[in-house]
Amino acid sequence: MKDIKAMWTGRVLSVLENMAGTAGIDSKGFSKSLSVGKPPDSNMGDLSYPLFPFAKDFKKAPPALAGEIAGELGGEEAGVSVAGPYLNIRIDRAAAISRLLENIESFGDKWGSGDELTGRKVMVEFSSPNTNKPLHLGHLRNDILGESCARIIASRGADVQKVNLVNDRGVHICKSMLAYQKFGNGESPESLGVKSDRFVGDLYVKFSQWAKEDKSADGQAQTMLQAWEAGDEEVRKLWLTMNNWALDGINATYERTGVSFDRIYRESETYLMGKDEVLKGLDSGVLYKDKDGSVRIDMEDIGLDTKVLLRSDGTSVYITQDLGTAISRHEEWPFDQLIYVVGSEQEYHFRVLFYTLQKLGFPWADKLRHLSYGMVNLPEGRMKSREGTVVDADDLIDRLSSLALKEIKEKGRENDVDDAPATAEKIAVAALHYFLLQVSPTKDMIFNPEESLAFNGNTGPYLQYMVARVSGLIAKAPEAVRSAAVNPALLDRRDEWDLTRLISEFPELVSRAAEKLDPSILAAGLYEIAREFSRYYHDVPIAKAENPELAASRMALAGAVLTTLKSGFRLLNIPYIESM
RNA sequence: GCCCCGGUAGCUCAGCUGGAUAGAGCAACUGCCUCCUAAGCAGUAGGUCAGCCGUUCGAAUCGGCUCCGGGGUACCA
Repeated sequence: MKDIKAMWTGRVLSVLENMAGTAGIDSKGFSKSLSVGKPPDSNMGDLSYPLFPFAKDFKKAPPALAGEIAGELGGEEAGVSVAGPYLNIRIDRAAAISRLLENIESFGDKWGSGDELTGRKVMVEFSSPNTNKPLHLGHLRNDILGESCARIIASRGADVQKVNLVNDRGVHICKSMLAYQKFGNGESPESLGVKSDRFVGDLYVKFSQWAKEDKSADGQAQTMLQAWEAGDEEVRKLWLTMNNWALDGINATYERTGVSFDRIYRESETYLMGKDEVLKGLDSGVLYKDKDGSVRIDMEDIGLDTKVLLRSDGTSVYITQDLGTAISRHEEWPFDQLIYVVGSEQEYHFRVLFYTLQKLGFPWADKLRHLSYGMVNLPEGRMKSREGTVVDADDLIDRLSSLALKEIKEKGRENDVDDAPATAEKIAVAALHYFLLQVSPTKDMIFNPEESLAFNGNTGPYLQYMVARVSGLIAKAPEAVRSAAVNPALLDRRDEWDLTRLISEFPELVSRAAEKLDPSILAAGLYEIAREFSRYYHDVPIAKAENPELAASRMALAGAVLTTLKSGFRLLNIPYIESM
């Protein structure tokens, strides 16, 4: 599709330039002014060239220009038509359909992939949970964005490493530990039958309640942190136990949602990194020691204030560690890009981090990128852990899953699906992921619990439903249709052409999503294909077409739809189900 | 105060490298299951694209100002 577009643009441009030549008009800026669009309706053609920009040069009205160019290009017979000031091109459809079917055949599952990122090493950091509580809705957005971007980039050829920096140390971790010592009664997740990360999270909540009554609580947590840093055996032992509880639970949630990592970093192992680098920067004069004793960077160059990189007591702050980990990651695996999937509230942090690395003389500092995404809010406003409005990840998926199961039963489809509970779970994950990916990453979004539980309309389950229908269609195709020859020329309906176009453009869509790190582009594209197919499926007999040849040809198109949707599902981490 | 992001239908969101009547879904109303899965399809209704000014043949899209909302501006992460 892309090459056809380029070919036509070239032809239109050269006609314009020739016309300018004979009229003695300067055509230098022409290639810049010539833009390609799409007519509002595919009946009008497939490419459109507005001619307004050339009216002044030629001293002719755009429609007249369009007429002249159309004549030069061969007119209606060549697929060139004039609609007012627009020159519309209708491309050779039978040939395009034919080529699409061949392409789909040869790409198979890899339809949508490409190679413009081949040879690039890209590290994607996302999730970054704390080991004092279970994952919540905010993490789910982060996880699916990271996972999906990683898959999209990989499909365009990049060598991708997904990494997770687990925040497993600090005062907040000590708080749940302290609560366990005080109120845990020696219980365990097993003894209470509670998911292990929830068990730890409940203790964290317990601490907060206790701290409200007892002013010494925070001090005690601080003391425990010191003991932890000093390597106190007992504290370390408890820490290990509770961290494992938290991580086991968190991993179970990752497994549920299909999120995975190639490498896990733990802050307990990295939190001392970076200090040396800061001291080196101090020696070289890039950084300075403030009169209060802290080591700082001055960011006046970029219109920012100063930032502390080492406390006056010589200890590290969060950013010190980030400096260190970035440096060691680049040493271990010299990436061409490192993408941090982190909420927009940390934009300032990353500006400082990137600037500091650049000042410290690391030439790869410009390869760092913060994929900043908006917050997930509730209709009533921000989620607040203190008010208990934080939406727990497992709870949410549980609710979605049981609703989906109810739906399967109500529709009497229990016997048609493989395994009803498993199918329900896949529907739940699809609903969730699609809901979160639909919105542009940069934007804040509102999570309305009721609406998000819907399975109708523009939702993940709708997409799954279309896939299930095509799967069924193909699985049930009679032998006569299977063995009949495919003839692309028979696919001459307008809806067939519209589908062809959408499917043909899919690889370009993936490419754009990769470039912009925006899976919502893909989500929108998949919905469009599903909707177009749904209409087609409703209006046109496919397997039951009037003759086997036509049926086979339509089946081939349906197969192309299936391949495309399945491929898109993988990229968006939406589970595929054959029957629902 | 300063910096960043947003303001499009009642609600949730697309569209924003300027181009032909601004699109979906939900909610409302109306039709369609002897016909490949009705988690579907079709239709009706719903919009000063926050406001003003500017650039342009042409602005939801670009620029400026104003208003409203969110985030940030820690020796927290």
